Amino acid sequence: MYRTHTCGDLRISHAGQEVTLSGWVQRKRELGAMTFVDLRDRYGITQLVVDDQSSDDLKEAVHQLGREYVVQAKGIVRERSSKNDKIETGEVELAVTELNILNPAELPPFTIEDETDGGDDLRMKYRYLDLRRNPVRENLVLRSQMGHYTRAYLNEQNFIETETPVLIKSTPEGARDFIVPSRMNEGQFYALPQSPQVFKQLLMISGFDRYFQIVKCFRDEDLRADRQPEFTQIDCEMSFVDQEDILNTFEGLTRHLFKKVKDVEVTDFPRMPYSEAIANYGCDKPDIRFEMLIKDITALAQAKDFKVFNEAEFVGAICAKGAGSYTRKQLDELTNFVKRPQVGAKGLVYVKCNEDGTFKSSVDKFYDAEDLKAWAEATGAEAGDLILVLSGDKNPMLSALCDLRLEMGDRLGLRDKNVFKPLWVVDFPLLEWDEEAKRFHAMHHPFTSPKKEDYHLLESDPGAVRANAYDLVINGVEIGGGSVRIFDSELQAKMFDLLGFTPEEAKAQFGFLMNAFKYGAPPHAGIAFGFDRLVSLFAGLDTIRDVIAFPKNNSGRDVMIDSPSTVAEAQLDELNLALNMKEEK
RNA sequence: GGUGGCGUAGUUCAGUUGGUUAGAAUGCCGGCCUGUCACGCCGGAGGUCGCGAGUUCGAGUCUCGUCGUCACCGCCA
Repeated sequence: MYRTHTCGDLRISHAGQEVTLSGWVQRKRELGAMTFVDLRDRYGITQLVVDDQSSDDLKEAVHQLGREYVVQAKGIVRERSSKNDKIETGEVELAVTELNILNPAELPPFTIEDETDGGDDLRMKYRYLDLRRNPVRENLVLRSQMGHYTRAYLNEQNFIETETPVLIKSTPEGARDFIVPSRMNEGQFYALPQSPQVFKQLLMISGFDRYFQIVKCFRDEDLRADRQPEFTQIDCEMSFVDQEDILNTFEGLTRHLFKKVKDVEVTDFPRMPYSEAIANYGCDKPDIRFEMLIKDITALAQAKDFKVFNEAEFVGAICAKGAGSYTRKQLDELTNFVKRPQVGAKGLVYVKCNEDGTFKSSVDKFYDAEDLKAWAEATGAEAGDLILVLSGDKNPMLSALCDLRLEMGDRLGLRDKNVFKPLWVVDFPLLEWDEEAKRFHAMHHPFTSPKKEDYHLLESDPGAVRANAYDLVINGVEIGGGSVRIFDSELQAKMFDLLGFTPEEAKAQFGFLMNAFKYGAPPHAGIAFGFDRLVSLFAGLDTIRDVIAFPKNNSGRDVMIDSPSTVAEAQLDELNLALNMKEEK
């Protein structure tokens, strides 16, 4: 038996017992005649003591110990003469009688501590060591718990957990597929699923009624802090439901998780139409922990002789509460922020609302106090506030104002990681115009149903048709999304037509689904939560990397196992593949 | 595909206007120390300044390229 207890178990009540512990050496403190060793496992740290009374062999053995050695220690639990109230086991120590070095360890490239001294590079290369650190392990424990509570909740709601295939078929819509060559079918390829979308719809047709799966999805697109090429979804689908049923069910799941995992009561799940989100927040995933709404002041701003505004399609403003005392330097920082190519504004106009009721702006030459007062009224600015104004083409400026708003939210401390504000964004457009391909593509996916009241626009103005689609946004993070599906093969055919598929192409790609619809498809709808994002939100992290045991870096590489990698010529041969690398310039 | 940040000891970082032998902390190694728990004290080792070219009498420092990494834009039904 390697151990009778873990390193987090022992308490004063164990005093006098003979126990055996196994773990890693966290740290050693040699005080001449006596030596203390902190022994660590995932449950905690227990102090081992070897003192003057011990045998020479034992003294020599403990002297040999280095960081991260794996050891087994047998001994008697005793009360400490000087206690440590910082750790759970701090009242006791193990007076070692027998010490086995189970495995020595080379010195790790970074020390295993909560506040690591290793950079991201090293941590990723030695991820198995990084995972020994408490903060990273705790993230994965959190993830495990959230998976557990998700399953428990959905089981309780009669959902059936069903696995769907990972080797499937490439489809033209959506993200790039990862493809996998088939040895037995020369020249043909599987694709890894971007999501189990069509399978879960087929399960509805099979009468499964309520399906869920915590499942890997794969998208071959560029990475971000919150995007990995393989990621995990809580994927669900329900039959005989409308949008309202889905929203209620998954509000329930979200509440359940917050309550069970964080002991936080989340009550409000407001609904906001997509159009309102864009107008007020400049994006489709507003952070509603704070107001600072975008106001259209185009008409007010164009009342005078300021060329920049007069030539702009749109002039928009936000009011930063209490920022009226911003210095020249701070305003310059904001100006540089909005002028970054990623934000894309040409410049920034500010209006300081002074405590004495006067205004100081960067456009005082063009606007008098009356004008600026009108701006203040429009933005809700009062004495002590700062109005920030951007102008230009409407859509880019809304997007820039969104960035600026979040920046100001950060600067003013309005984005508390311990406050959680969910929001349903609803009534998304059905279609999006793709300027490059000169055609529409589905904003959500091609199986999303249009709103009934917009059916009449399908022919005349497809871009204006709204969909029965919804996103769950929490604190400005898109946590999940879904839609009410089309369950009528004729409407589905119409949809493919709008997306520019010929009937033949549609049949080749999705014929199986349209066929299935002919055999009694129930009305159904679904949703998928980004599990990694949800966990990182709960963990208070900005990146999903640290809630994934073995993540990939910015360029989609696993630097630990060094993948992707080339394969042997023989493997390519077997698959009838030949490389066609582009010549280096 | 693009924009920007970073790259100096095992690690985290500092390094002045381009100027002598590149520093600190921590870690590591050795010694001393009987109640430490970020132990303490003394001593020691440890550097391809990512790589390559260029400018210069002289480059960690400036320029160009390249590689790695991070953040973002495009992209992500």
